[in-house]
Amino acid sequence: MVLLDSIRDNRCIRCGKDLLITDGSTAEKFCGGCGFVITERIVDLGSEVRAFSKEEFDDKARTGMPASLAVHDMGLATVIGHERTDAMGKPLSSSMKYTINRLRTWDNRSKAMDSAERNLRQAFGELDRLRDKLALSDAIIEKTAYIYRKGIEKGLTRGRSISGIIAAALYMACRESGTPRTLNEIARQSNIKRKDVSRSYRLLVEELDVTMPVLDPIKCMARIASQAGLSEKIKRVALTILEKANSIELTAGKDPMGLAAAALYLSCAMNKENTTQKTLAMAAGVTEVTIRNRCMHLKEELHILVQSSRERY
DNA sequence: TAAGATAAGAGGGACAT
DNA sequence: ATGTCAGTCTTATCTTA
Repeated sequence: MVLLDSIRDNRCIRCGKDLLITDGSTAEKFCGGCGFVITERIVDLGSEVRAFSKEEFDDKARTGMPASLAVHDMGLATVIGHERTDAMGKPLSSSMKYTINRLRTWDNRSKAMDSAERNLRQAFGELDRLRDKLALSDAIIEKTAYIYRKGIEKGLTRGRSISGIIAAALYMACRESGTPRTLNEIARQSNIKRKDVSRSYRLLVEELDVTMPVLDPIKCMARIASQAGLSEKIKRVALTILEKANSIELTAGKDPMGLAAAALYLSCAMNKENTTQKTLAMAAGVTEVTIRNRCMHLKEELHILVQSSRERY
């Protein structure tokens, strides 16, 4: 606890002066007297309070960046920032600037020294970009990073593009966690051809020896409905259609997005809600023809009668 | 203008060779 | 390993109400 005590008193554990300063951009504490750096993460190794329940622990736990799988060195390295001032806020002399720049260069080089590290750096940079574009949760990102590291272990990245594998790993993470993202979306946002992402995905599935669950049409339905701005009532009816279809195994082998869009379309028709196939097709990322085909099947198999805009079932 | 019909083609899984 | 086949989905175009 000597470390915590010293930090609480702002006292440096090396020179003993009470000159500890917190760097705003990196959240590191360091001594203004001797320059000794105490990282937040050392402090974070233990919680200084006792907690007796999960909720209480969450409440009292210190905040701060956890060691993340999605950072090439798991976030454990000190970085040399780009500030133009020294620890006390004074501007650096030009010779000092030069020295700092050299240090920063070597710091970066040592961090990305071997190719595996460089590979991860690039991959997770790409992943970070995709996270924003596709509005994904941190859990998905972590999962993707995990899958990607597994892929590297198996040597699957050799001869393949990093962004291709990262996109495939991302798709895997989405499938696994039931997050409705289509191969098309991921391919488009990562500027990789759908075909290539798909190939890498199948490779990963095979080599890592996992079985991927099929995307749940009901989750897809919820996403499409919110995107197309449909009411709860429409969703409820569509849900019953999907459940019926599922119970007679009509859903096997069908694109869940197309299926969900078709169920929503039928639901709209039954409730005399004005929605075009085009709107739903756009929201679901499938074509109108697919919706029509699924609709036909659903109508036949579930005996949904359609007579001039008045339907019942 | 929305919806239905039809046809050609891509990509992948199952299966046989 | 390679080829074939049935089934799915997409793209494109035309017709219908």
